[in-house]
Amino acid sequence: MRQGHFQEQTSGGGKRERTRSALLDATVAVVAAKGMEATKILDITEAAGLANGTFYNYFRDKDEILRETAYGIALAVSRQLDEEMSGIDDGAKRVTTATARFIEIAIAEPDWAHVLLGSAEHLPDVRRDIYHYLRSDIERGVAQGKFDVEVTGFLLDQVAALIGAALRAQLHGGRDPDVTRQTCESVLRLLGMSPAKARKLAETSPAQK
Amino acid sequence: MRQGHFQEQTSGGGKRERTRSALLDATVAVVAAKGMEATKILDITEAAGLANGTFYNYFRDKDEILRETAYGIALAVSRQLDEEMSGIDDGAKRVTTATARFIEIAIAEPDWAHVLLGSAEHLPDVRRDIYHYLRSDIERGVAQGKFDVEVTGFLLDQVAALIGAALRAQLHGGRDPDVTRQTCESVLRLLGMSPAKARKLAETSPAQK
Amino acid sequence: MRQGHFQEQTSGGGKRERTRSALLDATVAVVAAKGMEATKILDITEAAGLANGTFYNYFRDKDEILRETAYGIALAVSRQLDEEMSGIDDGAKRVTTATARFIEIAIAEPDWAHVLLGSAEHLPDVRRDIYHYLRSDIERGVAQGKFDVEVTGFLLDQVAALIGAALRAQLHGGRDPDVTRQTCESVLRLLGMSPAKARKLAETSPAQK
Amino acid sequence: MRQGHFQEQTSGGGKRERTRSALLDATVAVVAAKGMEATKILDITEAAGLANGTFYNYFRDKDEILRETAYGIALAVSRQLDEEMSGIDDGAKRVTTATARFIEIAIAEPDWAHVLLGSAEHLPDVRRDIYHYLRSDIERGVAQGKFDVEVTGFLLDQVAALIGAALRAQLHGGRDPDVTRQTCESVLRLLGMSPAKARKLAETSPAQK
DNA sequence: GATGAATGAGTATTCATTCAT
DNA sequence: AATGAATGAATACTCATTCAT
Repeated sequence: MRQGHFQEQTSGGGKRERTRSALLDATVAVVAAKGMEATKILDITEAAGLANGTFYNYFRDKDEILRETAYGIALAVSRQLDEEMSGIDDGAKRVTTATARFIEIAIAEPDWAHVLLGSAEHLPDVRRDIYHYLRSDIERGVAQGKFDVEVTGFLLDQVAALIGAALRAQLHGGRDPDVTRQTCESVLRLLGMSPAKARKLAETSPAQK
Repeated sequence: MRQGHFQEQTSGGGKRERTRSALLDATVAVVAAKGMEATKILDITEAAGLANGTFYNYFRDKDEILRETAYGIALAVSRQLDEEMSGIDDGAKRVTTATARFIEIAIAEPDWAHVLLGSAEHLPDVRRDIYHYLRSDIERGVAQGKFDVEVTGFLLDQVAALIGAALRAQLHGGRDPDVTRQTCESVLRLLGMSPAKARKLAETSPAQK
Repeated sequence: MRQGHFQEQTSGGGKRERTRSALLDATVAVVAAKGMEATKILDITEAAGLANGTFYNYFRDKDEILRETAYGIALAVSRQLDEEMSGIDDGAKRVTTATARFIEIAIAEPDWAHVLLGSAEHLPDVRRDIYHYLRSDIERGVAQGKFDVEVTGFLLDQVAALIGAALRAQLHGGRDPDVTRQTCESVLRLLGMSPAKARKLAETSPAQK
Repeated sequence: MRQGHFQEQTSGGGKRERTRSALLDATVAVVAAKGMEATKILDITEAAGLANGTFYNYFRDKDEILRETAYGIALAVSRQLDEEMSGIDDGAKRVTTATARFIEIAIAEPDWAHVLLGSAEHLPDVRRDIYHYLRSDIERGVAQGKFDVEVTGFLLDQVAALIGAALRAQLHGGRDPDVTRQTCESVLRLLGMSPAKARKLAETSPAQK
């Protein structure tokens, strides 16, 4: 298996860390290929080039590795997003950037998109993390008068649902920048921006060329 | 088990039909409780008060009964919806009515909502059916100048995602008419209606008191 | 299903007899198609156009109907053979006639051959019946100086094994009079007749054109 | 269970090889006791003193282990036979030796006889292997003027049928050198040797004391 | 630490047989 | 007699988990 995300993170670490990362990377690949429910321990260890028993030297059970894998991916996406958003002050711009970049990053590494979609259903904690960032950006937009909504948990659910739809569409249909743009536009409309403004702003969204 | 939807449909039928319905009703209950993936044949037959072997006198395997269960629910919802929408000509009104009533019907029988959410993921055919109705109503609204969007498959995905979010929210948080109203409003905004008009129209949505 | 052997036998009888025969005929067909081990009660009743439960109004269990089916076929073959051999006095001639005609009769109705081969293994009683006739003919040939062997149970096993090989060969390869002739020749040689005489006599064997 | 043939073959090997052999040996015993069709996985693992699940660490399914068991036995018999026949040039002698020794070897380890009889029916490949040797020896005898027959597939079927009869007779009746001798004599007669010569030659057959 | 053999609980499925109608 | 729905024991197979080496 080629070096995955977790391997890279721990390339300087000891053997224990490297083996652990190999298992996490293998899990990403297997979950992407077969879904969370269908992922077997043996699939993971085989993909990692290890014996099945080795798994239990690192993780208590399947749930644990699934959770840690999803957290790891979510963390990686968050970090990258944070970086890219550090200079943006405008709430609306932050929301479109976060939306577009989140989608772009996940689709650029389709295994990540699979894992994120899977975790959204099964791992509420991952969801909560993402919601936290989202909420603060939307609230900023509201404070700046860009959005006209009450920021409820359900509103975040709706935004997340639109982002999920975008991931699913591109996982099945292949990468499509227009899907991402359309999603940004929809999110802005959802948040109470006028259709025309939403279109204008979405058009300048930072979807990668 | 109390009499379920399928039992009602066949209360006049022979023993065979009644047992078949008992299995389908049991499946609805089990899927709602544990999800499609986790549903076992033995769960179904136990819930129906039958021996495991009896299952195979009626269905080839788990997939078959899951499919038929989901189709049955989808059909029941469609029928009820059709009836209620027969007199409505305005595309925007049709869309809010369909959205609101679909959610209300599914939430009134929460097991149905669970099954519908499960099918959307696992049974593409059920999805396709629902999309068909949705698309024609949206296109009507576009033709009437109410909406300003290009009606793509992805647009339908977005609307479906919002409806799904509404179901999920109410399944977890309990019935909440405001979630339904909010969903209608969001759908209208998504379709290009101005935030103000969307709010106005969603307020008159036929969510049950 | 077309009328089978057992139906013919009982065409004059009452309903009970006719239904019973229908089950026996169905068993012949199913055993021929799938073998004794693989024959299911439901196969039989379906082939007979009856409900599964009806089976148990006529037979205690699967073994019983298999046994009776095999006996019926063996009896039918014996009867036909008896008739055809009534005028033959020469022991050698009787042995070739019995061998050749047994094979021909069984192959003419291939289902019978299948049943007979199956019974030989599983139903020793059928075997015993056939051995009885065979033994007396061989002993007659020995008494007439045509054969030079000690007539043991094992000798009969050998003859039966050759007949079985002939049935198998023609079931797989299609009817082939030369296989039957060759079998007669081999049986005669086995019984101590010189190769030349055996060939001569086998050539006049009553294999059907 | 006492150490069987396969265990002996692998007594030097690692644990994996020994367990695998234990399963094969257990299969031999179970097939001998109950026949191939009636052999259950659980019978095998119990006979081997293992848990049912262990079976699937070594074999895909029942067919696979049955096939490998039969091949293993056939191979063992072939090897032993090859050795014993290495110095024999005379075709007739080769045929009687092969016949007699095949029977003796199989009967000395009655489980082997059971497996071989079972394979002949269910595993055509095993049959084909044995036929190959048989055919070349018979053809040699024909070339040497010892036999007077056309060597067809059906002829081999006949010889095999006689050998099968010998195995069956001794499995039921207990070891009986006369059955083996008689079989050799019959085979020679079948191949066109005169009864007298056949008897003479069969008398010197290498049946074990 | 790593290995991989062994385990056995869990699940789907088949089918002979019973029995109420 | 005939029906066919219901039964449940039997069986194959999977896979997370344990543990001796």
